[in-house]
Amino acid sequence: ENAAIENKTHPAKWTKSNISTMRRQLKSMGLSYDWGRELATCDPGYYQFEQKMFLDFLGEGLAYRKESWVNWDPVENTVLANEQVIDGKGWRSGAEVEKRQLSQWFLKITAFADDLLAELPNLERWPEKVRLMQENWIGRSEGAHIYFELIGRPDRLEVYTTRHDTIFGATFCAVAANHPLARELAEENSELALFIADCNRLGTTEAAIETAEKLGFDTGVKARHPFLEDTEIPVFVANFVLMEYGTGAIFGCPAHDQRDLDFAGKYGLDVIPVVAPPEEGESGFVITDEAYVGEGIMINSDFINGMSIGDAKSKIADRLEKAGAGMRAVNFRLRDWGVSRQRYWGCPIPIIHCPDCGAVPVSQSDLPVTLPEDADLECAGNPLEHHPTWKDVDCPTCSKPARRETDTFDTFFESSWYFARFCSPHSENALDRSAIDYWMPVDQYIGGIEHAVLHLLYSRFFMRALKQCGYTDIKEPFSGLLTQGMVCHETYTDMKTGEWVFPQDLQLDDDVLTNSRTGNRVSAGRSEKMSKSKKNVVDPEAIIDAYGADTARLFMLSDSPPDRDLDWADAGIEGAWRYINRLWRMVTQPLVNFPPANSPRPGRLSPAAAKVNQAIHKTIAWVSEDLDRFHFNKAVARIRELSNLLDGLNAKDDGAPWVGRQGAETITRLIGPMMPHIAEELWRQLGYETMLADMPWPAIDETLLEDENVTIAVQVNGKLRGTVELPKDCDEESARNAALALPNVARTVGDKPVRKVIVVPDRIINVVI
RNA sequence: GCCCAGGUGGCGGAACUGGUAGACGCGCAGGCUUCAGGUGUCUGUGGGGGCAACCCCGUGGAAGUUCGAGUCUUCUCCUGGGCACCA
Repeated sequence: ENAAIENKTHPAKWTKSNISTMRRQLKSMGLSYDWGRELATCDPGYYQFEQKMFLDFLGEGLAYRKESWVNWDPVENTVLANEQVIDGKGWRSGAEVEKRQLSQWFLKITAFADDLLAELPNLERWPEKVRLMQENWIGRSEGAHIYFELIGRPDRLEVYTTRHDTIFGATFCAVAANHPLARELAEENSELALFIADCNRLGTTEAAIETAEKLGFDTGVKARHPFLEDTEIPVFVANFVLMEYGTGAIFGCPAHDQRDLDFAGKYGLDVIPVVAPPEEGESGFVITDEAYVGEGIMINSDFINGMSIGDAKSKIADRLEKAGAGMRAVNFRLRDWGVSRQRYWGCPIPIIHCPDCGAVPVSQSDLPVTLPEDADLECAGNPLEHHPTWKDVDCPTCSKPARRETDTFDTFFESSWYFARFCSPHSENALDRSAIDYWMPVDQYIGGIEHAVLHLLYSRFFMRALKQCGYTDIKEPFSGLLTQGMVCHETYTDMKTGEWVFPQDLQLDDDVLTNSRTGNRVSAGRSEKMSKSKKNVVDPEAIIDAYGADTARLFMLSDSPPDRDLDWADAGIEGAWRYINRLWRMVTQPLVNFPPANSPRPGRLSPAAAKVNQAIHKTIAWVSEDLDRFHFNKAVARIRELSNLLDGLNAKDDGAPWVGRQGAETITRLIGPMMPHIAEELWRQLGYETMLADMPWPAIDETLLEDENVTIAVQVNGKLRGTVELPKDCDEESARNAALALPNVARTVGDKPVRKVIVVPDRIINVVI
């Protein structure tokens, strides 16, 4: 939407033209997509199903409405995304951003928190790091709710903690700035109201909150310690307590939490150690400026003194539950997913707000609710809200004048099920059961690591929600996941104007880089993720025009493993180009004259030819394994090694022509998936009429994979002193003798006594002196 | 601030479960081919020393475990991704 405005066009037009460009580029790379299944999520034919899904979620209690905070730009009168808030100011207006509460729609991802966590270990073909990130994001913790009586007030303060064992070290309580207690007290305390307003000026991001200076405000209210009748502790409002986590209130134990300790130092609160390190004994343990967070035994803690932390936790929980002063509780860091966006370019939320009936779902017969094409995108605020007629409708229940919901869905909504729609892209239903059963889950999903949590977790939630609504029986969308890196390129700056320069506009004369448009000198900067804003992009079509799709494909596959960032450098392209030319010569002008296609293996192969033949089969084995593991760069390296070896074939050797043909055919077949166009051409040149793509993967002669001899490294005190060639599975005694007989080993050992010799069969021999 | 990765020659990267660090490619240097340039081809290429055989040092830094550490452990520095409205 923002890009369309910037380019003075309609988002629909902008989107469609981008899709066309990308489709053309993908096709020119020769990527084998099934274009018959193409879909666009901005098409009403796609998003109509989302409106139905949302209403189904609503019926299942998986969607609900609540107040939540947004960044508000008071000058532009719009909600700002987090990335549009720069140093607390609106990115365009520069105005100080405020926080506002809006009533918004939420999807209940927390209903599946346990299951989303429990299924992670079963996602065996997901990277461990992604599963870890999701586990931490869901953040399940076991703790307790503790109810603190408030002195002179009828209500009590409910706190969530995972460290109830440290309750005797509690010296303060703190509530979030938007905790009901804080708000109530602020009504009669203008200073507190100011403090709360200050807290609300902090951004909505966790990073902003966590890095801000920790501040508190003493409300004057006291809480009674649940086990110590005479102990009253102060209640603060603090900017680091999150309303969204737990109960929005904590108790602070400065001795055993660093943040609490810093807070206590700042506000002159007591520090009572209640866990002593095992070696410290029961007395004399003091906390200075570092909180003790390790294991230990309880001290200063009444009836739990001497216990371990674990025992203390369960004892405290028992006593709390018995006294009605608290209970065991499981808490999640995961929060429900807010899907309302105050933007035009998205799927309209199918709800009608009636002054009498409240939020009423749009009737099934009135779906889909489509976007008006004539909204004014440059107006201040939400374009749908400002549209003259679109929002005016009658209430489906009472028929009185009512107003459409003018928010649209977060576009993560679209990306949470598109993969399932690919199974039956033309079906009249959102998901065709038989197609889903056949195709889903996705065997191999690919996406950037930046999606590790949000998109991938939303999709996992969405499938579960759809399952609950009867759409499918599948709850995990992706059985295999590969997280790919980003494509990077050097950046260039015009040294006079300071502007970014496109690589295509560079000119290089005598090692001096200039901008061919301005003639100014250009400085080259570090390689960064390709982005239009920094202009460090290369046009794939220009590469394809100059070198062909196969060269571009080979380069991308061979330079970096797919899960790492790829640094795009023109020099690498040249290397790939040279290899393609070399392959072509290898087949069309072979060094040894190939026998005709399908010639039988000659009866005798010279030792040299036999060795190459063995290498062919080893290469097939390695490449097969590398491809299975997505180690494309290694697969390319293996194939190149085989090419180098084939160049060494001597035409006079027995069987060399036959082996040469085997090698050329094998390379052609192995490289086929990477460079399909030239591989087909080479296949034809090799004398075959059928398509290579229809050939089975080359077979391996297993008997050729094993070597008779192995080269074993010989070390003296862990330092390499030579190698010995030994028969495979050679006995330790002969290996030891062979090693000690090496002149270099004998010299290094000299007349020192050999203390021991470590022999790892077929691997290494280490002589220890 | 928190969570997750990564750090290996001039560069991209290899090194499966601890066992010959630097495969393969780029770049660079020199030779051959050519009228010349390019292409092609051969040789060399982690740093230092030595005529050589060889020796010393080397995987961000520090310490540790081990016969042996790029790989394991602890601490630390730097870079990247995410932190719920960029998607």
